[in-house]
Amino acid sequence: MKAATIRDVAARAQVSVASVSRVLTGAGAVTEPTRQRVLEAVAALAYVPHSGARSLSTSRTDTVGVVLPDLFGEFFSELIRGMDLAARTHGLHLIVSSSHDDADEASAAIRSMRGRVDGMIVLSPHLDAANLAASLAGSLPVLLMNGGATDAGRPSIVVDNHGGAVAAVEHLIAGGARDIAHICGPTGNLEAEARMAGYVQAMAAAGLKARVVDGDFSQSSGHAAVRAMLAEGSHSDAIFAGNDVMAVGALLALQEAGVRCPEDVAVVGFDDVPIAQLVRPSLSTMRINIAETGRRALDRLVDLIRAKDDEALPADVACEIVRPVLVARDSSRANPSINTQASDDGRTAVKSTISSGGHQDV
Amino acid sequence: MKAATIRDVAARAQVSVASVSRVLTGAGAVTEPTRQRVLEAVAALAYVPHSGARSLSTSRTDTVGVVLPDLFGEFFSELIRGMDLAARTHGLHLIVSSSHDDADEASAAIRSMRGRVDGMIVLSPHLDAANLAASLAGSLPVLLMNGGATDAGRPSIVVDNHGGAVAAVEHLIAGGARDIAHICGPTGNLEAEARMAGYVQAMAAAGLKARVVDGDFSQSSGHAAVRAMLAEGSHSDAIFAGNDVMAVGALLALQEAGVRCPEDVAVVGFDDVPIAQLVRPSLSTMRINIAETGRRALDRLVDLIRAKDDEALPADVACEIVRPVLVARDSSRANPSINTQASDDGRTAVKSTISSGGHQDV
DNA sequence: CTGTTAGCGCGTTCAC
DNA sequence: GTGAACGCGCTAACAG
Repeated sequence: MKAATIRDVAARAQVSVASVSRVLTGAGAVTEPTRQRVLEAVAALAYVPHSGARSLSTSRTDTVGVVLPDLFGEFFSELIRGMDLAARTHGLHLIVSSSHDDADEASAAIRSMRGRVDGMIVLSPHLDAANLAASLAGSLPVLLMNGGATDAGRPSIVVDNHGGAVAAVEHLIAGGARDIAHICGPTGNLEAEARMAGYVQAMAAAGLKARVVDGDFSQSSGHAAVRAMLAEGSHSDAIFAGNDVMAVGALLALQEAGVRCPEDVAVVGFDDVPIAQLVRPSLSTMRINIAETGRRALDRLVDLIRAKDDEALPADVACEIVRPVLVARDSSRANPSINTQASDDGRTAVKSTISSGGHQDV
Repeated sequence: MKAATIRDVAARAQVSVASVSRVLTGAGAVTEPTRQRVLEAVAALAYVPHSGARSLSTSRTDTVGVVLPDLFGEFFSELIRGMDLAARTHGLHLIVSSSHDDADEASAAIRSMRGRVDGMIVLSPHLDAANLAASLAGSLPVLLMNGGATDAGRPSIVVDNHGGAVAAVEHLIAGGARDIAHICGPTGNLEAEARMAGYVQAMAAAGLKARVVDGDFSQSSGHAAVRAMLAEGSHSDAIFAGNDVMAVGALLALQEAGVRCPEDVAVVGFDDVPIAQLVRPSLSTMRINIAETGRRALDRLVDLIRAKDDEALPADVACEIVRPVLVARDSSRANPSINTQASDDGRTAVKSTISSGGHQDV
């Protein structure tokens, strides 16, 4: 028993396929009686339009693709959540494609999307926009979020990683820290490199000596980095981690070693993933409103798709910059309450900081 | 400048479209010279097959759909991660559709997938399988993960929520707890109801009085539930939360109130989301290997699709049951180390517990 | 207002 | 081995 097609419906309703199409799409006038007969037949046959076929003739798929390097951790899931929310309001489907570590895989993924999506959002922290453009199929609208340099002339959204890193370091310095170590992200990752560069610059500007420990954005690497530092007899009084996940790993390693945070070592992360406010001490970080950024990315993509359709409206090729906002929590607080368990002094301060960012804590 | 079609390639290579197709799909023999000419033309025109059109003639989309109620929190993102991993190994695309709170929305989402996917995985904790089946388009292979009763005759994977809840309560009782409260999930959610039922039954079996506090699976609801309990002068010595997210909220509320965990109140959650081992005290919970479950779901769906194609192989309509495993961490440990910060006594015990579950901690 | 017909881009029989 | 023709399911012109 195969699924009914539009012809089956037409036959049963004693009308032409065109009329069925008109009733279903809403376009074109149809007389009430025929309309009723069509709807009746549709119900009787449990007919559902074949969106694939429809796409072929309208050349619109009502689907957008999202290619991203990974799906692990809260960052990407939050991003996708924001995109999904926006997609729903536009009546679009979302097709995700992840785990593309290298350029070739990403290219293949992008190519395989042709004829399947109306546009795509590409996150590829390993590639620069130029390389990526080469592998793009046809003139499909694409919004880049590759964290590279502000690549002029190509629609994109990038996070100000450099500026965020500088702000994080300055915050630690303001809190009294002098020997600030940085746990960096994976080599080759543009976001990680920009954050490290910001750290190095801010340290130099303050006349402090930079110290970078390797990491790869994973929690275990943050944990390992701190253990290595401690084993070497580190005297650091602060740590700026390349992302929150590593910062959490660092926090745990400090706890295990009996090092107090923030009294002995202050810690600041990057991203403000949901966990950040749940760990103890709560994690100070550079907030990126992740879900909101995802929503914004999808909205812009929709505009690009419209621009392509209408020809009239110009495509918005701007490189939008998301500026992270410092969220000072307990892990970098100068005078944390003695007993964080029983007090919510910290929380009050956190709330004010956060509400300024238009977000609600806990 | 429009994208090239198979005809453009054929023209440039001086061959028929059929030959181009043969070269690209690999099916059918082609002489080497023509083969070269085709590949050359493909490269010259940067031709990429239109997967939408291909789908229409092969009636395979190489895409599977996942409809789920929400995308918030770590549970669903972990699940999707597992599915995405499996999808990649099968060369399939994943199209996600979320935020379907009620039956109608879910049905619409399911319907809109016809002609777009080869099969789908449906998570709909608000619907029973029977209702859902009604809204299914044609005979599309569907794997259910709706948490309902083991609905015979329909391929599905369900978590043994009832059994898990019983095990959680028994664990708390074994630890000395007698007045165990339960923070339940949203009404109408089948998973939540099964967990509550398990709790009630286990309490009754032990001759203890059950006490249920409302929650909705959100962290804030867990937080609010504990605050309410405390305000009423609760004497509970343990809390079994309907999921980890609420358990974390509960943990924070206890801390804020100066109530020690697990000394004064032990807490056990459900799911074992990644955060569970990051909070302090680390959260005891009923582990579901989420990503693995997602992978398994996709693998089974692939089998169903194959079975539909081959006619020969029978469809596996079994209702697979995932049994949660108790992971005892600090939040329910009878004799936690006095200073969790400086010691890793706890971690040792945790590790052993977890490794028995075939997983690695931290 | 309605029915007929021509594509959308591709895979795939069939004859050659 | 190769090419011409048909069909996948639907929308959109075009006649009637």
